[in-house]
Amino acid sequence: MPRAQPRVTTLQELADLAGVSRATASRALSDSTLISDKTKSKVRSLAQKHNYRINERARDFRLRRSRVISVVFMLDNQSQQHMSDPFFLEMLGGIADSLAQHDYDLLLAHAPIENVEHLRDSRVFRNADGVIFIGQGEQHERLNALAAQGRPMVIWGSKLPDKRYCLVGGENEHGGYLAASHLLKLGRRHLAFCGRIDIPEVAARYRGYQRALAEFGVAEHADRVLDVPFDMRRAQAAFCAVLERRLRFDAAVCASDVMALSAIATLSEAGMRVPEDIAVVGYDDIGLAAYSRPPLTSVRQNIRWAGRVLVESVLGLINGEQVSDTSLASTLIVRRSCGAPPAPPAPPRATAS
Amino acid sequence: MPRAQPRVTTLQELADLAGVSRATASRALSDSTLISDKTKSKVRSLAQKHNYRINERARDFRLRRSRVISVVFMLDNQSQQHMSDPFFLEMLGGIADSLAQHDYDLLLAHAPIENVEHLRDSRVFRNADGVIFIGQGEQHERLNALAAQGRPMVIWGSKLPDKRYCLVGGENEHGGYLAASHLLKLGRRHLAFCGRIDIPEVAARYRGYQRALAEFGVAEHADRVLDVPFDMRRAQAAFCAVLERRLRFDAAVCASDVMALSAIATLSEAGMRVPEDIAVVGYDDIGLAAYSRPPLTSVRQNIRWAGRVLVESVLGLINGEQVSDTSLASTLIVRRSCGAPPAPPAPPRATAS
DNA sequence: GTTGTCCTTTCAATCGATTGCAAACCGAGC
DNA sequence: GCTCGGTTTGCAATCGATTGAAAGGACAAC
Repeated sequence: MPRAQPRVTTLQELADLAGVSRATASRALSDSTLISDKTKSKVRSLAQKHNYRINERARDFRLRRSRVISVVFMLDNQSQQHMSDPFFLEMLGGIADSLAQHDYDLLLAHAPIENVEHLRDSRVFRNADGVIFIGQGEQHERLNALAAQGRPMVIWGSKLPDKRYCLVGGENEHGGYLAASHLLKLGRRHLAFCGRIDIPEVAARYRGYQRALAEFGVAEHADRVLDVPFDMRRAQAAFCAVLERRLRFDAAVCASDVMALSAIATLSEAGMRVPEDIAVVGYDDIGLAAYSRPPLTSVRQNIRWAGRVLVESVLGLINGEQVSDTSLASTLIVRRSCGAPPAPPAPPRATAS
Repeated sequence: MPRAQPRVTTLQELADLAGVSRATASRALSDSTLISDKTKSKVRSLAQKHNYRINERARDFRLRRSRVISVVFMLDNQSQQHMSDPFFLEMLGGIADSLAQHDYDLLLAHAPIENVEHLRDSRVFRNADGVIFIGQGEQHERLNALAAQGRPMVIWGSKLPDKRYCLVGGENEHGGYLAASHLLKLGRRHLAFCGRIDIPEVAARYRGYQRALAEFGVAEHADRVLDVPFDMRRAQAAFCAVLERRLRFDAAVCASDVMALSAIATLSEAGMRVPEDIAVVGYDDIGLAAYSRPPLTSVRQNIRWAGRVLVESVLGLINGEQVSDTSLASTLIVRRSCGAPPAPPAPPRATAS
């Protein structure tokens, strides 16, 4: 390796070295047709030799862009719970990878949010070219208002009437249907649904759940819809409360795997057997689902791919393209927690892509 | 609410409105002593009234800083596994919160890294005022080299000889000791240690484990040190291999909870009872540890506080302060997975502070 | 009226790039 | 030698702020 040169840091220095103006150097590096090949190669080889790296922040400042995308996690405003669901990590990983491929930076915004409209003038928007929201929470209208301002933004969530923002989401209705009909096929007839119906994604899953019940001619009990939050700790409290009510059911569809694992733990602790007495199905198929005892049956969404789609959608918006919504397939991963036959202790499948 | 004014966006516009120069407006907003109170209040009230927000990117460009801290997750170069351990999320949350409090942005760097020295000229360093590394991996020397360049950076990991970078870490030796001595106190005598000793943090835990064995006068079996990676999938493969070797042991200390859960699943699948036949202790006390069946005994590190310390350390370095290393307490959280008496189904404790 | 002092404000350079427009160059044709 | 046309390069403004140095203004003392 040649001795490191004293490192040229500004375009002006590089231009001086090449004996041209700053403007010419700039154009040479960006491959402008205005510049002759001879000059281009001279400037470029000097840049290489002296290890010149453009100051991206200066360029982005001049071009009034940032090459940054904010990722906002909507927090439950009651629990102020920090994202503790492995689902988020998976999602974040997918987004981070895709952004890196497109040479964008990822700014993580992770403040408790009661009102997303406050974000309008915050760093989240000002320091980024676009924003990805993970989850709609209960802020549908406010998201609409933000989108109406023309900010490039994409939301991970579920389709709602009047939606005016760009959406990427799973097939929640179908997922709920898959979960419930699987339990019904196994002969369960007294199902419970666990999740907070106020959240659009959960509501869609619940609709699928209802559809399955109807198809099997099973009556729905209103008291078997359990209002369980995503937050692990409060989920357990909710399940304890259910146990106290001595509610009878033989199967549960949960809105997330963390919730399902929490349910299994609480039910077992109370002396019930899973899946014999109560079968449980989760949602998301987080890595640990396969390693719970019994292994958790779950509805898988391809989160890494979701991350990619979110990124490509928001970049599309930034480029002024017309971007349509995307819906990602959901599939049921059957394990023993719902009474299905035991599976060999194989590693969980690789996520497709 | 008063009708929104047509929003003043630049300092020049604000200055014109106030009938002063740009320089005066700038100083008024930054509370310079050079400006009279009368002028200050005039400029400020106009700024308020017209909803002027400083362009942070322009200011940061001028001041040659970014108010951004990069957070780099060291990935295992074999598995290229994306961070899938909930431990990372917890850490990230802690760091994100602290950075937000200090008005810094968090840039997530999450590329597969074989050689951290490549980062030197990458966006990770160029677009940030400082860098936090999560984990040393096996890159001790390269981290030394980076730190030698004078970049503000802090590493989460374990102390090594020749260390020339700023370090924040848990009491790994003590944690390993706690885990092993707890099992020994319960009467177990045939312990196994699961983890990759090449990783400094794991090595420290192993030293504590050895110390406990020695204190109890229990001989160590070299073949009971199992080289298990952090990655869930490969961990399971490793445990399957161990089972094939028909290795005899009655307790296991695992280097992470994910690893422990994976071990429990694999062992149960093979017909062993946990904790009766084999007791297991994990590390990190991730949220799900309390909800596994049986609930997992684990060594807790206060990750959120670790995040805060990491942030304050790197900001200290940025401000040119002398920053010393920090070591964070580890405590054992006893649950039933190691044969301890059953605990009531209470929610897991809140993290302190 | 002039000068000196102190307090306040403005001027203008600067951070490191991009880009519209004008200028310089170069060879060809007359 | 002069002009024309096309290619290549340079000038200078610009993005939106900060800041050292100079200027301006008010007031008192001489």
